[in-house]
Amino acid sequence: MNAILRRKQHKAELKTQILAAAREIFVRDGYESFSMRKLAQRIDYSPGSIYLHFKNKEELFESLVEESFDRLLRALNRLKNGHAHQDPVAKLKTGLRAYIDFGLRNPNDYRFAFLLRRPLQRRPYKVHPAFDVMRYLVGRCVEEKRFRPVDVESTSQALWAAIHGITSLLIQRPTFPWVARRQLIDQVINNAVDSLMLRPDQEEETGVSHAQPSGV
Amino acid sequence: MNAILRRKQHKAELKTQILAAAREIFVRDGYESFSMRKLAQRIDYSPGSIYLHFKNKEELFESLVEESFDRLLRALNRLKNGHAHQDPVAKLKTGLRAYIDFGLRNPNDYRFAFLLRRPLQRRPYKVHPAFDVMRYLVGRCVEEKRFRPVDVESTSQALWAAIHGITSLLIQRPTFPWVARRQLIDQVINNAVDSLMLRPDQEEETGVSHAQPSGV
Amino acid sequence: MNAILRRKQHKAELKTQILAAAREIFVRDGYESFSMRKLAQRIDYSPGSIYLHFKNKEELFESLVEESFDRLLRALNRLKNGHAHQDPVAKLKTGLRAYIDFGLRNPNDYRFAFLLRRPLQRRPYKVHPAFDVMRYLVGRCVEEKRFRPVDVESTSQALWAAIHGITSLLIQRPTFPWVARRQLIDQVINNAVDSLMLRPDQEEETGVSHAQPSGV
Amino acid sequence: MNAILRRKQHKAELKTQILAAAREIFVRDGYESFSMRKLAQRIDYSPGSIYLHFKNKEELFESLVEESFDRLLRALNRLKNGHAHQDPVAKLKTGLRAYIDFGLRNPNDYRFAFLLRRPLQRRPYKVHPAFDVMRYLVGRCVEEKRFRPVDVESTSQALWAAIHGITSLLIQRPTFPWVARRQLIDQVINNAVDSLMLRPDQEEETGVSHAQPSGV
DNA sequence: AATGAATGAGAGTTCATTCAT
DNA sequence: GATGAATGAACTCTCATTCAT
Repeated sequence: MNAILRRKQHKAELKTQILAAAREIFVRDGYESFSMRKLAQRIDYSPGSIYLHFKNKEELFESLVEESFDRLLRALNRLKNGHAHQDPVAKLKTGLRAYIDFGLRNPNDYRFAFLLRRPLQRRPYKVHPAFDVMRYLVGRCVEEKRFRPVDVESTSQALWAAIHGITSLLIQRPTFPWVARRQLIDQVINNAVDSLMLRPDQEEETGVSHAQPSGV
Repeated sequence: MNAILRRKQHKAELKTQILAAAREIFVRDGYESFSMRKLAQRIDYSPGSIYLHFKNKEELFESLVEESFDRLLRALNRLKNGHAHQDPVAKLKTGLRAYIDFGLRNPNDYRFAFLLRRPLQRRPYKVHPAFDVMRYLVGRCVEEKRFRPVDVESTSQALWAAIHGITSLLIQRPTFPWVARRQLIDQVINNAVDSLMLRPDQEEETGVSHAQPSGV
Repeated sequence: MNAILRRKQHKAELKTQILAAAREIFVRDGYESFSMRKLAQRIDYSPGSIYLHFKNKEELFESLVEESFDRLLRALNRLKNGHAHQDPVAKLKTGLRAYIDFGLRNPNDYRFAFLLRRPLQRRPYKVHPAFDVMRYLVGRCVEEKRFRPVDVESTSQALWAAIHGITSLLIQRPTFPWVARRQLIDQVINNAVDSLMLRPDQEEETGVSHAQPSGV
Repeated sequence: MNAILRRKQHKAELKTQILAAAREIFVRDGYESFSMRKLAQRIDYSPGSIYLHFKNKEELFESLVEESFDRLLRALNRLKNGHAHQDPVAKLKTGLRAYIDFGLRNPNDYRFAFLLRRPLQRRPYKVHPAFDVMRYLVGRCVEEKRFRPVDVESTSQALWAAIHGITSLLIQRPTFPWVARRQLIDQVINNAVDSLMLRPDQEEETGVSHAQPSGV
């Protein structure tokens, strides 16, 4: 009885170990020079053993992507629940900052989720759950009249663009002479969010705006 | 003499042809399944011939990246000179839009320049020339007091993040349910730029700001 | 006691089941792409379990061949006993036809017995029992003076050649534009047998003939 | 100039050498345990080199089959032209004997052509050219009234069955206690042919017969 | 009796690269 | 300048088989 359990646990641990090693190699050597053999050697098993846990290279890679997405999603969901006392704009900014921070603290996860390989046609829905958090936070800002009556969807997408931009650049261009990281991130977030805010002299505005107040 | 010249020209043409074919294969089949043999076959030369023009696969790939960077740079430089009559903010926005448009119209170039593979440690300077245009345009806005007295460098970087974000997402996630592309791009740009603008009631502000007016 | 019996029976049943599944895979996918793993999967047992019943792949295969031989033999033996009323020539022809029919109705058995793989050096005796029926039937024809006094052994072998030829060709060349199958089989049999028959004007002939009456 | 020619010749020779080695391995070890690597080792080249001459294992195997068919065909065609003085029945018997002899003298060729692997669905026409010789020879016997007016097609097929039967059995069952080979072959041929012959007392028969004179 | 895990060997194939010609 | 031949190394993946449990 116990033996079976132990075996199951051992198997799960091994799978985890494989995933970890694979992730490391993928990131260190790039997708193109990852190989099942290298992986096997790294974990001190025969190449065939990997196939006891993953159907093939593709499935192994997909598992890594999935894992990374899940971690990002979980990080964001933690946000949605906490910070109950904050006002919605602050909460949104906290969320955006959390997204970026997740990427910078877990660059490998971010790489797998967004950068490593052009995503396959199938499984596009995977982005949605993470994106729903964003929609929710933006929606709250509009509902509570902290934002101009902007379109929630397009605003969410624009904000995503901004934070994805800074996250991916900082990860992929580490040698660029960036200004202080904290300052840069704040600026990206403030730039993107502040222009959405309802200011006293605009309070009477109505109708949905696409956040294009400037006539320029 | 003439013969030598002709030969030189032929060589250059062949090199161009190789690069074009390589680019096509890289983009169509992905980096992973590009091979020197396929390339040779495509241009109807022997595999060995390619090595007369490129030391190895790596160098060939680098040439493609370089080429794409140059095209982006040239597209941006054209901007710097034109549009003399526009006010600096409009000019900046035009520039940002041009960057995005270049990426969307030449996704392969953009991929090579920024997305396809993590850049090598060497050659970090390559981003600079393109980035100088941005600094220049932002600088003009500050000088002419259309922007608050923000830090030019950090602002330029923040703007770059925004436009890189939307460009890369649109290229790499074509199946995501984006809102209308034009509208989305406008929103990204306006979001990022508008909050930088000096508004009548802020004109007296002094000192360099990092564009963090919001107390949030 | 009973338990032991039950267990023994279970074991035998399982062995039968393995053989059946193996036969199916061998025939459907060809010898080359049969594998112990596929077999195990098919019968919902672990690969190791097969080795409790067969020493290795080779022995498993041999068992299939044996089985098929036995079935052929049994089919032929049924003949020897029946048809008591027929005259020996008719009986022989019935036997030859039965052999061919067995092959065509059980092409898999025939394949295993004769076609699938060159037989191993050992176990040559295996052909004999089946072949004895043939010798017996030919012998009767000679004894009862329906055949010229031909050599029973060489005649039997020649007849076997003829019926093996048509059987294997029909099995292995199904796309060849054969004439009507029944007609073809009859012709092969009649061609082979009729020239052996003693005709009224030859009745006085003596001595063993190798069935080579023609001077050509 | 000369160099190019020499190279071409060398390439052709190498291809021949590969085919010869492959044939040997295929026959010695059986189709299932032939491997490109074994072949490479045998000819003292790298595995990759084989692929300079054959697209893949399948194509290599098909080349061998083709080669063997061609040799058989050529052997039979030589017959058609010679032996002008013989009467048609003798000529037919010579042809049948030649077919068998070819198989026994070139068992590997015969194996490739007919025995080694169940033929692919495509390329069924391949049997025809060889078979045409048979039709021609049988046709002559009928035309010249040496045979009863049998159906040429079905008779040819029946004869083919007989000679294929003895050829393949002698090749694949070398350990069977055959009677003297020459005697056995003669008996198969005579058995099959003699019953087709027109005998003086049958000369008045008309209409096409399927060679089933016996009422048995 | 049966299993799950593991392995070593090996399969076919493709690759970047070299080099004599 | 260009080639064709060649290679050694690598690839993904499957195999028959073993053995502790």
